Amino acid sequence: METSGKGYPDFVQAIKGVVAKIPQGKVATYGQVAQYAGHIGKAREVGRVMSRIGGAEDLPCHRVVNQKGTLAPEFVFGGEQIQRVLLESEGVQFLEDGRINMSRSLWSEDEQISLF
DNA sequence: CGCCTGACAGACT
DNA sequence: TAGTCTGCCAGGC
Repeated sequence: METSGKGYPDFVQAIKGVVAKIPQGKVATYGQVAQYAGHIGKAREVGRVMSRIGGAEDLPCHRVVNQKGTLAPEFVFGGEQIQRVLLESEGVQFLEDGRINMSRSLWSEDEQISLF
């Protein structure tokens, strides 16, 4: 294997590429992003990359949520309420539970090709 | 160099 | 339906 760490940087770039192409009104889970990035099973690493950029990049991290339809604690990017406002502003539907309507707003890579 | 933590996910009870 | 445990992988101490 490559003595130098070449795989991880590529992994990070792949994730940023996937997240960056999530359309408005849609959300994707960490597992999906990891899968589309070509690294299935690394959902945690996706979240780790997000926390590392902290929104410094052009990545719509508020569109990346977990399978529960919720997002990380407020200290992540400014507050869970911020996420809701941003997503609702983009057309994402929310449930009374304060969670995202996954079945409705969950993004698919194929969808951004066929629809829209 | 080893242990613990973590923006997660999926399966089991 | 909800709560609990394990698996994965990298970073921090």
